[in-house]
Amino acid sequence: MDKEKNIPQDTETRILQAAEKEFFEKGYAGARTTSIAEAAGVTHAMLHYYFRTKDKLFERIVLEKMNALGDIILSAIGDSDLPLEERIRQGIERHFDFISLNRDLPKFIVNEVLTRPEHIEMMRQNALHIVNSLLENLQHEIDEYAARGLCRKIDARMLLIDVVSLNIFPFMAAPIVYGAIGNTYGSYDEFLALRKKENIETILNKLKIR
Amino acid sequence: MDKEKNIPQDTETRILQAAEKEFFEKGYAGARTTSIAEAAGVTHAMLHYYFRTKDKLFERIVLEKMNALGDIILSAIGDSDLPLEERIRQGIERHFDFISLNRDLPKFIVNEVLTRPEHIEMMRQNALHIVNSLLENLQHEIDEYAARGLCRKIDARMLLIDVVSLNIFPFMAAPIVYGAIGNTYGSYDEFLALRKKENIETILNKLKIR
DNA sequence: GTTTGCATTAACAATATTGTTAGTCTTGTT
DNA sequence: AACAAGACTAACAATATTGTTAATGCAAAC
Repeated sequence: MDKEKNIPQDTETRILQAAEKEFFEKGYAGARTTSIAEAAGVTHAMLHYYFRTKDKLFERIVLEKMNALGDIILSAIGDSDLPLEERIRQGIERHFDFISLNRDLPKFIVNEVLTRPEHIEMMRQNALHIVNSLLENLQHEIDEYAARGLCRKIDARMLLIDVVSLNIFPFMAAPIVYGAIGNTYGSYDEFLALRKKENIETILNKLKIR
Repeated sequence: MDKEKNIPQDTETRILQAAEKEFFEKGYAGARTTSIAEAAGVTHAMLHYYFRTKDKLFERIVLEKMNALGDIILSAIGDSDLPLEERIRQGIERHFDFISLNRDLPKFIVNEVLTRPEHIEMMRQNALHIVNSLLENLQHEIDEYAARGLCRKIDARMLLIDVVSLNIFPFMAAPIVYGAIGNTYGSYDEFLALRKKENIETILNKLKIR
């Protein structure tokens, strides 16, 4: 039988899982390698045995998360054979759902990645061309629709910033957004469902011709 | 004559200024009391002489920033004798400008305040009733306009979340937002000016009847 | 069974970091 | 000038934190 519910991995994996939790919760500076080792159920010497330094362990976590980030960008591009409105709706939804499943990731990126020049550069090289091709493609499609009088001629880059802002910020500021406003809508999950709809509407509204 | 350009305050003030900078840049965990003292140009014993502990110094900064936060909420309420659209436009603009002048504040709030239950509670007691009266008032006005067929009947609470999200997030993620997208608009300031316009339009669009 | 290589441990080391303390300096008051 | 009070300093103390090392266990290969 399984020794425990869900944590019977090898030592390295257990350290990585504990490290991710600690780094996400407390940031690099606040994280303690001893706490990570304790949470992983190993002596703290083991942590150094496997990862040498706190810094290298941290880099490992950052790398993992960068890849996750690549996935979401790709998935949010959406099926390009759908009608524009449907495609955008799907992209927003996928992005929202991804954030919803990785609620601490944005904060981690903003605090621990965007404050380190090397990491910003890494992100740029990893993600920029994907974003650019998404934007180019999307802008082209918007322009076509606009030419046929089916939507307003809006700026895809601004649209992307809108989507990311609307989807991410409420999660980053969840304690105060939900605590001060969201709770009047019922449970947190109910609020999130409404919020997702709202964001989709807000964006699609920008496309529609008045 | 002045001894230096702009930093000839008394010791306490210099420590506070250096502390704000350090806490904003590195967070509580990453901040070093010795660095703060050094930046303030005093021995680190002075820091303890004036503020006893790192924690008390930090609380002092948090308190200051809470008050600043109260101001922005109040100013963003806007003049209630303006037409609805004008009032909302003004509110968004004031909020955007405030964030623009306090670019590190949102990150500080999200990371250092919203992660501490006592501080969340403090914020709630400080700001919640102001937000609620703003929301009540705004919703009432929207409903009146909607009844006269002048705008859509939208939810003021959702609108508020939209505004805050759109205005704040690009500043929090500035290194990547501007680095990957914004720079195609020219200087950072030019990008910000466009972004402000864009946010106002996005929000007002939700009000307009199609 | 011995050897070999890796995983693991306990103890130690080095340094960083916060905080204290006893005494000195300065300034204004009598 | 003597005094008093607060500002300030240098040195010290205590602890936390990261990282190392030498010894041990253990399982597979020979």
